[in-house]
Amino acid sequence: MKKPNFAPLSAQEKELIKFFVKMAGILGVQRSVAEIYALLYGSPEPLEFDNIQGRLGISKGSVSQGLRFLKGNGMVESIKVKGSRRERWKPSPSLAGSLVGLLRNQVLPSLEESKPLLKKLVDDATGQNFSEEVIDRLTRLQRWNSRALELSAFLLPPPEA
Amino acid sequence: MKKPNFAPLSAQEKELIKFFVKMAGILGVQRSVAEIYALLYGSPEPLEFDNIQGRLGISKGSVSQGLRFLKGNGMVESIKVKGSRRERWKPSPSLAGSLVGLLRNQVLPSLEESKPLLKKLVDDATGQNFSEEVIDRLTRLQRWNSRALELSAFLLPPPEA
DNA sequence: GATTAAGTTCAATTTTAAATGAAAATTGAA
DNA sequence: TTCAATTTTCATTTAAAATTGAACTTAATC
Repeated sequence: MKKPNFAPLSAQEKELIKFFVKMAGILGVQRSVAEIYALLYGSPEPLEFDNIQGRLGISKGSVSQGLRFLKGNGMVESIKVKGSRRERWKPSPSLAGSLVGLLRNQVLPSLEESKPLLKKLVDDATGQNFSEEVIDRLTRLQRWNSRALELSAFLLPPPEA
Repeated sequence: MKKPNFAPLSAQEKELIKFFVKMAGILGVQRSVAEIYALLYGSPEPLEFDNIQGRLGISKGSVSQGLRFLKGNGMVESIKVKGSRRERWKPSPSLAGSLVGLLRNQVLPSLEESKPLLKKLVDDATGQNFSEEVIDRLTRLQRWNSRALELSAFLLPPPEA
């Protein structure tokens, strides 16, 4: 039952974490996830679970969930070494690709879901005695939704296609 | 001390609200703000403060703050009629323009703030004995930040320029 | 096949963000 | 200038989201 006593974060690491936390805020990603990613991003070699937890000073639960989220969105990769259960984590090579994956998961589902809802709205409005103005607005909304979906498909082609 | 007794939301209005609330979620905008905008968006004529509050069933405080936020981001406009203190609210003509304003205010400040921070990080890393790998990553991060800023400037030229 | 190290889960807790509403401020008609 | 109608402010409350950590699962080693 040793307590490995991890090195405290350097000034640079703290700054890098600050940066990623800020960016994560824009995307609606939680702090702990951003911290984990930042730590890996600034590390020359892959890090182990314990190391991440110890250096950031967050709970095992947060590390576990954070790594799962990051992995699920293609932002980090793990390396297994034979004969050890420990995995070693590093950021995925392409930050661009990572963000694309993240955006896909965050935005696309909502856009897709809204498609039929918007269609119904426009149909109803057209069928009933709605003002020209409102029908026009709703139609434009629908057009936006379609364009956004097309654009997504173009920018972020699904992995398996 | 009359209580005007506003009409309950129609099915269409509820659906439209649902849509805008969902979109707002992506952008990190709060529910009450999205509700207000949706109500105005689906209304053939401009609405008064009381009407918004009554029909949505939210507090005066939320309506006041919500309208301020929306106005501040160029998403709604108010019309004053002489002989009455009440303002009447409607969505700004261009939804595209509105979103642009919103994005500008939400994203640009963070990107700007990060610029010097990133520069310092890259300088420090280059100056000290950091691994090639990490220096490379940080440099790419900086490049991303610059590109994002350039892109913003191109897509969203500042209003006064 | 028992033991232990490594990681996961999720109910409980803590933290953060949003909404409320009473009081204060403001506006414009009279 | 006055004053009631209207809106804003902001301390408090409520609601939502993130984090924790103890119990649990799984896999490697003896």
